[in-house]
Amino acid sequence: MEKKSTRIRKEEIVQATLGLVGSRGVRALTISAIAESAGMCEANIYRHFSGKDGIFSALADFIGTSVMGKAAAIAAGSRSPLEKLETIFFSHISLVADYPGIPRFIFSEDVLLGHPDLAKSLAMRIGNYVETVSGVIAAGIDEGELRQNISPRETALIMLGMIQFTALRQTMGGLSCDIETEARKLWSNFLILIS
Amino acid sequence: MEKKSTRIRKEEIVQATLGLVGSRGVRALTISAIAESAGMCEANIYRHFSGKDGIFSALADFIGTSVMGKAAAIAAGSRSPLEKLETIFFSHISLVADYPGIPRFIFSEDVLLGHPDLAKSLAMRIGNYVETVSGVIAAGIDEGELRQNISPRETALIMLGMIQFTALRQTMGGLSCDIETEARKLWSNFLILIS
DNA sequence: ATATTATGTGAATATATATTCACAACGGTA
DNA sequence: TACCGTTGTGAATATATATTCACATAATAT
Repeated sequence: MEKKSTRIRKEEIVQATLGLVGSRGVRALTISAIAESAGMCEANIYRHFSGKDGIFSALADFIGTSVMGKAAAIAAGSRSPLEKLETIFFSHISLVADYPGIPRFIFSEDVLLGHPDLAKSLAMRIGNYVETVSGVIAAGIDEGELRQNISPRETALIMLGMIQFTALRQTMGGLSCDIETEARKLWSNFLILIS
Repeated sequence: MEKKSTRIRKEEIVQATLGLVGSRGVRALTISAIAESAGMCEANIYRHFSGKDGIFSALADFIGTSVMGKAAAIAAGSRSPLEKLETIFFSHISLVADYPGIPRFIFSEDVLLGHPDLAKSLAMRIGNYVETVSGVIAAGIDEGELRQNISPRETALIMLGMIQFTALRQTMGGLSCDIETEARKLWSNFLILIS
């Protein structure tokens, strides 16, 4: 087999893991399955990671860094608050559609109950996310784009809840149409509620 | 050890399982842990259930029957739609507070991905639940208690999403206050949004 | 009282999974 | 070219878990 640097192999392993969560769930994340999915033998996994916990940390880092920063970037942009909200919402929906493993991993029992340190850092990131969205909503209220008497934080939680619950219903197979269509329906109703 | 009928033992085992999910998650549901929690030896579990799948089915039945029928009962009552909605919301929140194992089990990967038959029946129950709440919301719109232009189904999904996301944040330890207080904040904002 | 059936248990058994180890093969370097 | 560190692997090893089995004991019927 071709030899590659450990940096490359780590990325490959993390990506294989993320794909595996998406297709078969966190429960399928055995070293054996990860190795097969990444196209190498089990022992080689340990050449690049100290063990399963190391892979979990690396995946959490990847998701946290490359994914959850996106909302902050959008929020910092120059569009109107309402446009920002919509962009955040649909960019996260399409992310979930492309990588169902992301919400599954973040909200998995294995992470939340089995890796308290990861859970804590993810909880903090989600807290920041809520604050970011709250800020955009507050700005929308200030600028008169949104209703005056709504609560930014609780409304932000509703928005996140919609995304999370949609991902969950997708896993359940309880989605009548595809996730993007469902998201559009949810959004147009949300828009009526907040404006 | 005292001998009891298999009917009693089954209930004890199911309750022990539900409690265990609440305290330690679905991932802790080993036969060994269930047996210890129910105060009997492992082999005795098999005297009353065919295996782990049997316990899972029984727990899903218990949750489905004794719990998720509650919303329908409230909806069928004689109060105003808005009062019904509020009662449904807070009765489910307090259920989740008392039995954190319920949402954890229903939305667990082990059930959703590992037991497709259970997942299907639970998806159907949740679908009914959404329809029930949608109906109440539609009635509220008709009677002028709620805003005229909101969509019943999508608004019902928001309500469920709030409950589910609150349960999830509780598991994450990301709840600043207790779950009932958090729920009250969410509800008063929701009330502003829909009326 | 005795026989029969239902219930309870410790000790196997089988399997899955994480992890380690001894060795092989490749790539750069002196 | 010969050497050495990095990467790759099949075969152990250890542990956890689900399940079965032979046997014990309580409840119940005859």
